[in-house]
Amino acid sequence: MSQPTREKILDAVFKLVYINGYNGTSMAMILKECGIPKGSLYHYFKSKKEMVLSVVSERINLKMDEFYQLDVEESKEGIDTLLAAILKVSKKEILVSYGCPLNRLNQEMSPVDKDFEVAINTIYNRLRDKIILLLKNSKLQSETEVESLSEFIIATVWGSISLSPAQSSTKRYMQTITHLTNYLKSLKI
Amino acid sequence: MSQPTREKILDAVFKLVYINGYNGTSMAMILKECGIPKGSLYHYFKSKKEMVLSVVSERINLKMDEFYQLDVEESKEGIDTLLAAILKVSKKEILVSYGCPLNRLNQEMSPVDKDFEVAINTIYNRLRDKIILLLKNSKLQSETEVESLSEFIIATVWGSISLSPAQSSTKRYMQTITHLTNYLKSLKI
DNA sequence: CCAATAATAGACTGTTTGGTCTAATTAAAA
DNA sequence: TTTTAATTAGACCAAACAGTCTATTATTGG
Repeated sequence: MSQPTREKILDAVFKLVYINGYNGTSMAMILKECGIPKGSLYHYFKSKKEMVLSVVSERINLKMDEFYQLDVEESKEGIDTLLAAILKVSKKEILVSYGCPLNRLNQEMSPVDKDFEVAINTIYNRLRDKIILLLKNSKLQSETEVESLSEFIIATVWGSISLSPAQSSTKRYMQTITHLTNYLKSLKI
Repeated sequence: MSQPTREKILDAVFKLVYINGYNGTSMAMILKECGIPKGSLYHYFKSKKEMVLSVVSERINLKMDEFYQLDVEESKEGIDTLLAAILKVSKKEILVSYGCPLNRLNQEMSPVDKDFEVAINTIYNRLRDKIILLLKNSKLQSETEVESLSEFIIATVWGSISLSPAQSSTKRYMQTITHLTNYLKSLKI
């Protein structure tokens, strides 16, 4: 038994928008990708915008957990979970090749559409708060500001995987990110 | 006496594409923005793509020098010029609000168009080489890899200004980037 | 079984897209 | 001045765009 139609649509739209962007993805492309008729598509979603907003909250949302493995592990200090997660990013080939899907959509849509800005920010805040939690659950030098540090980490990881998408390699990511891990290790006590 | 037509077009296209992206900018928007007839536009540029590629090499190119003030100063060590430049980024409001124009176009177009990838990479390499030069002209800890460090710096600055465009503030940039400057200072001897 | 609703199917529509074309006008060269 | 080329002007075009509409088929509940 095949995947329910609505889910199939969300998967196809996530994939297409991730690579081509919102304005670079047409309804025709979406219909072709998931092989369903137009009537079905507009039965589940009233517009392209609503559809992509659903992708944000129902797909990108989940992808973030899959791409950045930041779940608290009892056996490890928070900062070590974080360091491991940063290294694991290099294993996600699509991430290193195309950058963060949330960051990409953010840059394209947030400046021109408030609804996207809000939806994207919700997910961003969840990610940042997870990192803050891990940092707080760590022995760090007393003057460390975990709020700004968490944003620094996200900025650096996202920045690293956004340098020349479609050619940025795992090797390049690892070299660049070494400086981030050096810095983070220097904050441990 | 007004600006030559071709220059006026490039200025308008830079501005529109910076904010709306390539696919988010239509020829109609461009014509309206610079108030010239279609015939003139297609007299100077044979297509939209060729026009935006000209913006890359003739406008973004120059904007990079204006946004990131990385010229070698005899009186300063390279690393100090670099640190000053990183702070000066916060003064460029549009940069902190909308992110780096090169990075934005790169993420949108490089994965789907080789010509853009090549044009953008040329400018990226110039920027990176400037930073490498500054780093080489500095007294740093002997094991410092200036190649990967230069990419780390670009990744972090671009990442910082790309977090939530249209709302990311100067204050936020300063807080985030403090960690970068801390790390760089720690590399000095 | 039957009625009501959900889902599928795709032809169709008005608008916008990037781009062409011919004619008129201005500027430069002879 | 006359000729040649550069530029301006915008009507026009086919294709692509997001979205609508009516009809039909599955599915579900009573």
